[in-house]
Amino acid sequence: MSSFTPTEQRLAVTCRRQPAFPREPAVLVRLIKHLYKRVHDDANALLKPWGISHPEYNILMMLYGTEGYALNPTQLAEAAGEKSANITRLADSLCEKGLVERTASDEDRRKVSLALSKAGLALIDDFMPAVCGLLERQAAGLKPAEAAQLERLLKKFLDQLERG
Amino acid sequence: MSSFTPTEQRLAVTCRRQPAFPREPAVLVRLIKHLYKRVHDDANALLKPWGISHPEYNILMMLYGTEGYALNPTQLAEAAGEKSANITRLADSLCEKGLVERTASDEDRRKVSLALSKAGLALIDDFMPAVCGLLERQAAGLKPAEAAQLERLLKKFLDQLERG
DNA sequence: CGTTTGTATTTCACAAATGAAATATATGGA
DNA sequence: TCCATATATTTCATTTGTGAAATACAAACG
Repeated sequence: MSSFTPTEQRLAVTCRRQPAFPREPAVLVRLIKHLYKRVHDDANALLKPWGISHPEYNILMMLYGTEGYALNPTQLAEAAGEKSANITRLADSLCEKGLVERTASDEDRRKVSLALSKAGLALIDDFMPAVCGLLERQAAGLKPAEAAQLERLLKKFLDQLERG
Repeated sequence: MSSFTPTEQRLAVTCRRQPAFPREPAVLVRLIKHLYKRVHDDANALLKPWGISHPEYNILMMLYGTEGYALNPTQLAEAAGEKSANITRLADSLCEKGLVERTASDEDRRKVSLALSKAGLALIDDFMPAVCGLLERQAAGLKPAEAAQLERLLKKFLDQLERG
């Protein structure tokens, strides 16, 4: 029995008490929250031996997934889903650890470049097998077609959220 | 063009660089994060006029969805997807605002009951139309069959996460 | 040019969340 | 009864995340 069952039951009671309450959207939003918490906690636990948090991992991986291994804070905020003030803090922490290098841009002196360091790249290579293992276990319950369908529907959901 | 596109492109580059990196699970996990952030921010903004945050709203609604309008912290933690230490803090805040009442249990003196107050109920009635509106807009892009399918797949995903 | 407007990033004070330890109570034997 | 173990909640120090203001530069326009 899923940890979600009690939540779902309480939404059912809410629907009874508030006929205008739209069950389906409410269930989806709660599921997203439960999933996010779980994914976040699991990733934090997995990454602990490497001394980084899940948000820090996300930053490193967004740099890793970029030609040139460098982005500026604004791009990073969008790619990693963080606010820019938080990017500053996370980048500070990653720089202190020597995983990221911060350099001022020449063409536009307002901009800053955050680049993966040698040590950052090495760290990624090091934790990659464990991360791949986790990701595979996480989606192991979904058949490929189901995962593709889920991806499609989540994107549609996100589009709608961003539309207004 | 969705805010997710840059993230997705970077995952594609990562797949090229790390052949073992499983694209589909990684995309799903990122989508969940982006969706959660968005939902969380929108809910916080909507609820601001009523002086409560999204997590506080979740607590109130879980109590509302319970026969007797009362739960103890452990149940609340599970239903709302929060850690128990955080429930203490959120309950403190809601008690201070007079929306929740904390009473010790008689049968088991370790337990505590958190119950919706009169004012809490009234507040829910007050913000309910706005919340229903938000929920409906959020899922407006999904046809009923799609929403149902999405619910089914998210539950399957969550089950797998909780399995290990 | 000089001035306005806009963009990029950081700072700072504060709010939110967490892990681990502490406290209090229950429960089930020996 | 006494003790060991388990459960429920809170405390506390610390980490994480935020909005709003501040800073610094760029770009457009008269």
